[in-house]
Amino acid sequence: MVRDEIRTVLSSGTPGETVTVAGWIKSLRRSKTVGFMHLNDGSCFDSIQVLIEPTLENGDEVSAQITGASMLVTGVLRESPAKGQAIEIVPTQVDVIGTCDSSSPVQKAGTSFEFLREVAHMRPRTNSLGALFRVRSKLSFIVHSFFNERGFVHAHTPILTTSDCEGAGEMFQVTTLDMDAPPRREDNAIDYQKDFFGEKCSLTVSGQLEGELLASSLAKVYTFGPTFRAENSNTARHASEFWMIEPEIAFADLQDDIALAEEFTKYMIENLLTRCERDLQFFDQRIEKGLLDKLRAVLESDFAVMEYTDAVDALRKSGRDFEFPTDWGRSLQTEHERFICENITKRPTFVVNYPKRIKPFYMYCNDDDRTVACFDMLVPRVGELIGGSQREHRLDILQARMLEHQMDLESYKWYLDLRRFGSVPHAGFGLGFERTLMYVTGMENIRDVVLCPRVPGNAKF
RNA sequence: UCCGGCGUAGCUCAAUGGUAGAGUAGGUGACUGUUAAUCACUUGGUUGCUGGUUCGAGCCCAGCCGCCGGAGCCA
Repeated sequence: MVRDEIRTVLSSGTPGETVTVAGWIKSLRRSKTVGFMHLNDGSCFDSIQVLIEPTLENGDEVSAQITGASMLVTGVLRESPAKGQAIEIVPTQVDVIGTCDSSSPVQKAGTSFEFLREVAHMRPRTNSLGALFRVRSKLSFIVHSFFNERGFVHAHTPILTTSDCEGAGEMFQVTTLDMDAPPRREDNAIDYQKDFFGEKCSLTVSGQLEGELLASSLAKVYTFGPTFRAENSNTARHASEFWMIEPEIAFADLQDDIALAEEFTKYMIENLLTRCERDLQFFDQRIEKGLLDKLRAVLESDFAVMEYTDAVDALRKSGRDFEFPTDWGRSLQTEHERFICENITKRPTFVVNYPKRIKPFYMYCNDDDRTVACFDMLVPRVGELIGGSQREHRLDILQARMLEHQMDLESYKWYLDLRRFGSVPHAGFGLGFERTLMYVTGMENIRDVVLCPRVPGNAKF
């Protein structure tokens, strides 16, 4: 089907030009003498206005259509005499491609994100979700651009895995065994040696360890792919399937890592502001008031760096009555994280060097022997957006840490080998793609930034 | 998983234990360079499910199901 994208027509169409557009009706107002149809084809936020005049051959058929019907329109562009749009189409031919039943769940106005989740197959037709999926696609491209421009290698880390990484969470098991009658060992345990891979297998919870693998040869790598958590956590910020971005850099320490995280954050925002201007404008007006100011503020600020120990002191001295305790050695709660960057530093903040006890085994042990070289990047209104660390590259210390965590050294032999054969200081960080998307659009539920969200008890669509 | 809240028309929501309503969408008509158009009329209901209390339950009680918010876990 030969057609002009509405995006192109609206941005560079000139009066007098003949165009053919196809799209879905956003709204149709009609009367005896004149009518207006707004068509949207998803190529941009705005719709194009098509004039419906009584002289139109199949005017009755066209006027009978309702929001949601798909149409093919050929006509001549002209300057619009009314406010609201610069340009409009005076059609010579209008064809109905597909009619729309009035039972369509997506209508002009007045519905909720909760309801739209039940009709996830139709919700990209709405302004909000349409804009969201354009921004999501653009942000994905921007992520790849950032790393590509800096010479990073994109690592396609495995989705099926037999290691449980940091024990980051409950894993989805993958098996080809007959679960009604699985093979048993003598002690009656299921015999996974008979399973497809000869051992127990799951969906990955993180690509980090494999990222470290490739960084130990190619020095600058990143992963960007799906991860899976079988945690029964039912909140607006958790999904069972989500995408993570995890760069890993060799010959690097915590300072290098922090610098990369700040540069990366600003790069994403700067590019979104210029490449998704219209869609972000919508989010600013209708989803989160002040969104654009928030993003510009991040862009213009020098991020603060604060020791965990100093952060705890500052929280305790703030006089604020927190719901959760602020003792040294405890994790920072969301209320603490927000207070730090909203009230203490008043800008995005890296809190660094957390207590060893509350962090995973792979983080680099500092000389004080009680903290590890890691950071959480906190931003106003959300809290943690990025978490990262310098990795422990000293074999003996790493082994000791793994034993503390009761890990089986044998199954991580490959990971330890990276420390045996030319080990180098390296560091990396991770961020959830959906949470980043929520931050830059103001959307408040992760189910509304994923095409077909998977959450406990629900994998429809 | 824990705590709290909510399930009423396609959608968004009202309704002291006493005849189930509005807006919007849909339909019909009028009118208009309209833009979430406007105006008039109009279709539309097993009040989430099961049981209980009561002369009488959308409303009170119990259980279940679903959704939402917060917490924990985390990204």
